[in-house]
Amino acid sequence: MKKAETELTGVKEIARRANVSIGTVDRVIHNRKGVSENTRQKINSIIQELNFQPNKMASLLASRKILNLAVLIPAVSNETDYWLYPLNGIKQAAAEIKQFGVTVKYYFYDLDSKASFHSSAEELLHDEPHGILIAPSFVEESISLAKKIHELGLPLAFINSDLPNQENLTYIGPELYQSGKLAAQLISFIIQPQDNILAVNIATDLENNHHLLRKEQGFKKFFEEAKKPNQVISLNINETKLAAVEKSLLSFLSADSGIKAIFVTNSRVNIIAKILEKHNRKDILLIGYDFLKKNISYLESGQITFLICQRPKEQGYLGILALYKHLFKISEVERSVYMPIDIITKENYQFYNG
Amino acid sequence: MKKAETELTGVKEIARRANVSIGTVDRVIHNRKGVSENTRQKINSIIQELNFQPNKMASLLASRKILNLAVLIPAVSNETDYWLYPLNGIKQAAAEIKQFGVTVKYYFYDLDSKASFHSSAEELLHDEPHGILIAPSFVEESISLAKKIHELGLPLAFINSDLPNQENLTYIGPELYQSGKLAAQLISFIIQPQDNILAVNIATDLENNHHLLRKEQGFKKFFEEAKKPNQVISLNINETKLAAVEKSLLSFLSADSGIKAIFVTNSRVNIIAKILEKHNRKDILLIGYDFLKKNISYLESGQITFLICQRPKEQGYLGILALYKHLFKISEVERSVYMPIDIITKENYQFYNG
DNA sequence: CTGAAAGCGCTTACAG
DNA sequence: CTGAAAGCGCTTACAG
Repeated sequence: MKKAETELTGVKEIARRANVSIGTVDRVIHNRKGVSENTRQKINSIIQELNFQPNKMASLLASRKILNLAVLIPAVSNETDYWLYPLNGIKQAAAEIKQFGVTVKYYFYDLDSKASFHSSAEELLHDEPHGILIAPSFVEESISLAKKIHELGLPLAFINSDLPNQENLTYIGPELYQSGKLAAQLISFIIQPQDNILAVNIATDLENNHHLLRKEQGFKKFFEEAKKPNQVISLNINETKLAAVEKSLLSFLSADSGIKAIFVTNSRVNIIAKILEKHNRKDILLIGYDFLKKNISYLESGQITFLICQRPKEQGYLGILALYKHLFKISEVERSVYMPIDIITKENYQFYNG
Repeated sequence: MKKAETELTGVKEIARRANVSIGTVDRVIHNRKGVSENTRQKINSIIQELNFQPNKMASLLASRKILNLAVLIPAVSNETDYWLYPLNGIKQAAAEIKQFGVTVKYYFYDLDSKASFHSSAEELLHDEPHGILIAPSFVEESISLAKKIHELGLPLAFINSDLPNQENLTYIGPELYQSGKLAAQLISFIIQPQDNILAVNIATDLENNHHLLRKEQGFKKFFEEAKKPNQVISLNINETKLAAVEKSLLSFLSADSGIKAIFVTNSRVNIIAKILEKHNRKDILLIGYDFLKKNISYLESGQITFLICQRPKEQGYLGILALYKHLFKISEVERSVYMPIDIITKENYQFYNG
């Protein structure tokens, strides 16, 4: 590596040309007041002429800014390791921007407890971060939090699921409707015209899980548009215990149900897989969501054929970077970033990394 | 953003504790000689104790290092816009590390001309870059270049295709064999036991395209392992003009060929799509590679069902970052990074970004 | 083998 | 409204 040539650039050169001190140049660069319109214009035109870009490193070093980001996401639980992936993406981003004086603090909540969301949110606000990343699983509580954050004038990034009409900086996550259509397309490749299909929502609190319904809508839309003769039957199961799910599912497993494919609208597809395995129903095509260890093992055994996955790791990574870019004014941030919809099978999961 | 607390850290604090000057501390940090074993040990133990991490920004700023990277890849041509994606990934990485004094210079070559590869390579070497990224399309020529680069002691990253037994820093690209297996799996979901399958290699110079054969091997292996009854017929077409390809293909389009699926081992799948469209053969399942505009339009029309794609943009992005991380000693670089194998259909291509 | 000083390209008080 | 000086946390010659 060679040395940079000592070019005549930077604040010094601007100051020299404008016949002012570098302090005044700095004031103009940052639009600080206390500069006469005259010298401001002179300096600005020199900046234009030189196509001057301030050296970010020098600027950061001199200003010694410290930026604290806060992350509010579900804890990795026994039931699901899904949140491990966004967390890993967040950690990767945090490691990369640590050198710029950015810290990231984590606040976890329990997906079964609105109270835990609330108390973590309180703690977060108390710590007065400069930017906030949230996975807004509980709609009401998240809207209330988003409003407080907006009042404080802080940038807010949503990942994984979006909230309508909020003043957030950005949303990074899936477009649900289209992923449902994709699931339908995959099933339609494989099943026969006379086969029936079951679309299953498994959630204790479907109210707070209307994103599942969006997927189901897309799913049904595909069959409608493609004018497929198959019948799509919906089933809502508001319990997540295996025995309860099995009980709900049982009548659809009889021979005369004609069900030859099951679409599970979330990552709980492994519960259905377990039940099908128990009943030795390898003939039913099973498709669901998310790159969880449990789901992968059923992909390997063939009980699950497709998993749809929307890069949870990348969501976390991009969410943090969006806050960083916004706060350091590095670049504009897009209002919505929709993740690619990945299809995972037995033959490509080895190379997927969340 | 608040100011960092004035902590007692950094070279100054180390110097103070060790009772030496910061110059000596710097010598120890960078393993420069000219320090007595005694003080070296003392300083090192203080570094350990303080868990000292040098401030990268200050270090970069003070040393004024300039790093020039060189990129040797195929030019975007009329025939294929594939190389636009790696180029975009490279540009994105270049933009991100520009602030650290890294420049990236591009040398393009024509995929139909070994001479153009040679002359671009000469030009590249003449410019004496500090690190080099290559898409080694021509095997012999690339090996020769890789050897020269190794003699110069410069780090070399390969993207898109690998060369065996070279002293390169890293390879970032697809694992070909497995993508062939995935293609076979997708086909096997859809076709019937009595159907035949055609595996087509289209390349003027198959010698230099043995990566196509790796995909074909994986493809055949799947049917073998899965004990599928389908017959897989291989066809090598060493011309790329439509008329020539059509002529080669024609006998396989007859009704008694029983061909119900065609696997094209590279991005030229759009040529086959055009021919099938002309002969009105919507009944033949077509699958091939790469997110090209031409291919996408056949995905839309339904003439192509699946495209397999291995994140060309990310390959370029990661390739540049690998060189940067290596040269700035930011982190270790993995010898081989295999891309996820993405499946693109009519229902998810909208959200794919290369 | 070691130290003292100058400097990287900015920002930040402080003084006028 | 403007300037001069000190400093961010390092690296780089130079002197001894």
